Order: sequence, then C-alpha cells, then structure tokens
Amino acid sequence: MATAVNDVLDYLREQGLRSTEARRRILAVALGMDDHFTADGLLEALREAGQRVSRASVYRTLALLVDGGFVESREFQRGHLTYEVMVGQDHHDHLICTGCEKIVEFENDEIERLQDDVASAHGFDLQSHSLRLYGRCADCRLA
Amino acid sequence: MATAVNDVLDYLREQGLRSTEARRRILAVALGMDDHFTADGLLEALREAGQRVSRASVYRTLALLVDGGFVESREFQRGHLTYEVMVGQDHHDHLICTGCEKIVEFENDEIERLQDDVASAHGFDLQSHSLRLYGRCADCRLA
DNA sequence: CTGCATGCAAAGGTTTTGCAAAAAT
DNA sequence: ATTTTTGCAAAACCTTTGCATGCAG
Repeated sequence: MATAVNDVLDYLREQGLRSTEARRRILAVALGMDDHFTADGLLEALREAGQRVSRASVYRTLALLVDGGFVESREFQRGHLTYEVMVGQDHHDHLICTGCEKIVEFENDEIERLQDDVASAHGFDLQSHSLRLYGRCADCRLA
Repeated sequence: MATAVNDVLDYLREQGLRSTEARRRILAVALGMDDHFTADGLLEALREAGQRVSRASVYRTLALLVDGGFVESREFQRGHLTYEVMVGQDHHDHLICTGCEKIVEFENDEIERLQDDVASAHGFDLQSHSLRLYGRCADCRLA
C-alpha cells in the first residue's frame, strides 16, 4: 500500500502535478480504504486519523485518482458517488443487495466475452462497461 | 398507445389512485415519447402540445409510471434521470457511444442466463440488473 | 518568483417536498 | 364531505467552482 502511494506520487510527477501535504494525506488514507467508500466517508476517515484537509481537496484528489486509473467511481445509488481503489485489483462487476445494500464483487469471463461480441456486432469499439446485478442476498432473504 | 393510456388508467384505479386532468395529460404525452427522454424533455413536449402541467406533477406521475412498471428510469449521466417507456417493449440493455452519446439497445439471452447463474452462485435472488457497454460507434470512429 | 493547489463558502442543477388551494370520488 | 392532487416555491443534496491566500518547484 505504501508502494501504491509512491506509484501515485510518481504519476503526479509525470503529469507535472505537485506533491502537496494535502494530497499526500489524502493518498495515504484513500489507498488504504477497503471496499467501497464515499467522499464523505474518506473525509471522515481522514479526520479520525487526525488529518485535516478540506472537503474540496478530497473531491479534487479523488478526481485525480480516478483520472489516473488508481480508483474507480460509480453511482450505485442516485446522487451518491462510490469510490473503490483499483490498484492491484482485477476487474470485476457487482452484485448489490436491495435489502442491506451489501456489495459483492464477481468476475465472469464468459459474460465479458459476450459483451465484446455484442459491441462488435453493433460496430462499437468497446471501451468499458458497467454491469450490476440487483437482488436479495441470502441473509436478507432469510430475515 | 391509446390502449397503453387505458392500461395505466386501469392501474391507477386498482391502486385507488385518481384519474386527474394533469395525470391524463402527462400519460398521453409520456407514453408517446420515443427513445429515452428526461423529465424536462417531457415537460417541454407537454408545453409544445399546449398542455400545461407543473413540473412537480411531471415528476410525480413519472414516479408512478415507474412504480407500475410502465416506464423505467436510469441515470446514464450523473444527476440526470432518463426515462423510457417499457409498455410493449422487450427487456434490453444499452450500448452507449462515448463520442456522440448515441444509445443503442440490444438483447442477449446468453448474458441474461449467465447473470442468473452468477446471482445464484452467490446466494442472491436476482431482481433486476443494469448492463451498459460504453464505446465508440462506427460513425464516431470514422469521423 | 511563478503558478498550481488549498480552503472556504457560495453556486449549481436536478429532483423532492411542504403547504394551501383545487379537484376527484 | 373527505381525501387525494396540484402547483408554487423553497428545500435538499452531493458535488463543483470562484477567489484570495499559501505553498511547491
């Protein structure tokens, strides 16, 4: 994870962006977040760690991380962006429980391949995709 | 389409909801929209048709239509809900051009089947899904 | 030194909501 | 007569942005 921070720092340098105190603080905490987190959750984690940064910088740094491909952002629920660290992660899609909002990741090569087929059949050059399965998880069904 | 309006009217009755002037005006125009439209686009279409209704009623009626399964709403771009009439439509997913934002619909039973498999493999009872493929369409690639 | 980055607070923009008035059953 | 709906305008909401000040290179 420390190496992930360095990777980002290298990336910033390459891009001619600066290594600032605020960015370093945010990186250190953001790259250590597990699962899916929100900008607000990250800000809270920073505060808990005694790191003071403005909300604006959190959003701006998150945008930087997304641009660099270190983090991905998605909107699982209207109006709320959710972020996920992708460094060292394989691509995956999500299963979302409509009961408890639990998020489970999955990979399915067969589906990926079929997506490519669909795209080319329509003359599209596939760049990315978003697949979300919504349903009730085992726990919620029993409850 | 006229029958679609009646279907919704029947639905309202079943639900103990009222058939009001505003609702009838909105239904008549909304169910005739083709492709994907926004609440604002619907409001504009209503005005062009000389039908005066409040923006609030448009949103509220759209919510009703979504609840009844007559229309589906999705968020293709952050902060903007897009609606689509589903009456008499088969289920389908979307291919979205990142160049011109064109939206192409497609169906793929094989993918659907695999989604079911994934869900049950994780103990989920699948309720719905969202699959979007992003890429450049043939036109945009040539341009 | 020069100019990008920060923080604050205010803006942004769609969708939602409170409320009194109007309409439906 | 009662209860739902309407329409207006204000609220809500996260996220983005303008600007003056402060650091990085």
